[in-house]
Amino acid sequence: MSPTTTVEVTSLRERKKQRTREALIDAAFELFTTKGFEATTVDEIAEAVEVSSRTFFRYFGSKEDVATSLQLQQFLDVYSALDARPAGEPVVTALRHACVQVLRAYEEGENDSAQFACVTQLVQESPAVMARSLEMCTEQLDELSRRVAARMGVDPVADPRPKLVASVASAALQVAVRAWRETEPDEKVSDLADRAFALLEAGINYPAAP
Amino acid sequence: MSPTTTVEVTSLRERKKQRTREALIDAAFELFTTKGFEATTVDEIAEAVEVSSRTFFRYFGSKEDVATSLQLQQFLDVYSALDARPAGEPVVTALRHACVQVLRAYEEGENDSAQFACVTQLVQESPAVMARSLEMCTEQLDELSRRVAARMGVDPVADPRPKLVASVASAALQVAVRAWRETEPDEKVSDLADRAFALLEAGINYPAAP
DNA sequence: CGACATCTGTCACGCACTGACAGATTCGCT
DNA sequence: AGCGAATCTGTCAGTGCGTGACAGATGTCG
Repeated sequence: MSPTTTVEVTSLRERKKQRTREALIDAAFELFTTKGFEATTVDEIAEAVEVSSRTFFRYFGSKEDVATSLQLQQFLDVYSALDARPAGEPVVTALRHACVQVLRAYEEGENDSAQFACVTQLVQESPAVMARSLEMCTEQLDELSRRVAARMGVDPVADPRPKLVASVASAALQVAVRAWRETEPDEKVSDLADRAFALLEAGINYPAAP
Repeated sequence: MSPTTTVEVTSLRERKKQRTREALIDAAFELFTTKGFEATTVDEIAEAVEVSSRTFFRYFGSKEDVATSLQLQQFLDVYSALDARPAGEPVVTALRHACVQVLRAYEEGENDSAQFACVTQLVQESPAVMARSLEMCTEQLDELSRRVAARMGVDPVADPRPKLVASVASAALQVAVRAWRETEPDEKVSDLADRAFALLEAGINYPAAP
């Protein structure tokens, strides 16, 4: 799952930082699920890990950032999955398989699937988390469009098509997630995403009603 | 521009409220452009209109809401423009013309075009405004997808295609705006939006580089 | 004019977030 | 091991956003 051959030579300091970071995330999600996002204060999260609230803000820029940290990781996973797709695949098709693949991995519980399920709950519950999540997605669109441009073999700034593809793919994913938690809670997100991308591939300029 | 035949019988109280609301918006944009969004406090905006800051929050839910109030109005304008499109037009084509039409109207300065130009500046400058703007767009997607569904003559909740179309169209618009303020400041947003929608109509599953 | 609804200012408060400083911890080097 | 340098952390003080509660001002209607 992490084929990047980063040397594991983490110093003591690095390991400590990583542990407190994970502890903060765990404590935060624990509190968010029990009391809700708004009702949870940063002080409470910090106390649960026995650090000062000042330290919390040295790890996360805001309370919302804890909630969206997992989503950010998913974006990074999609980048890896996209690189692994065969080079000849059309862009939307490659994006489709990369996204579905990552979502299935999370659904299988290879990573903490409890928090994975919790995130959509948080986005739905709290407008602040929703806003931060959307902002983060927009930030990642630059990177994603660069990779799409590389696949197409075009200039990522001059040609608007990679940006359009990245943005549209992200939109399709958001639709899938929203549909999942609103109208189709029984379906898996990966299946809904797969269908959404299939519609994209087929073209979306539907005729008006007769 | 406002063909809705609402009777102009506004009471004194209504008119006063409308005036303070507009005064707050004007003062806010004035301060935002001179000092920047972050550096402007709600107290300053309120003082400029000679009301208490408490009153400010009775008109706007947050400081960001003032900045995005104009964008919200643009969404409403698009709804009207969409209703005016011929019924037989395919959905993306209808959306394309509706959006371009509204954008051109703002560029022509039929409404306050100074604030119109300022908004994209604010979104770019302040992450908080960006986040709120994206959130507002997502809120409006429900309404937009309902109208797309009506055009297609399908059920807006059971059929995922209207939601997909609305979301994708919104994404295309965002790409156009981003490209405008980043790489093509000489082009008009309406033209860039027109081109983005043209790409959508043509399909976007581009082949990989040979 | 008087009863009523609505709007507004003042006060008090909680919480998110930040800069500055000092003490503790770790690192790199001898 | 020991020492100086770099980094991390807690404490403190402060700013600004946003909200409930209450009282007074203002508009509304008979």
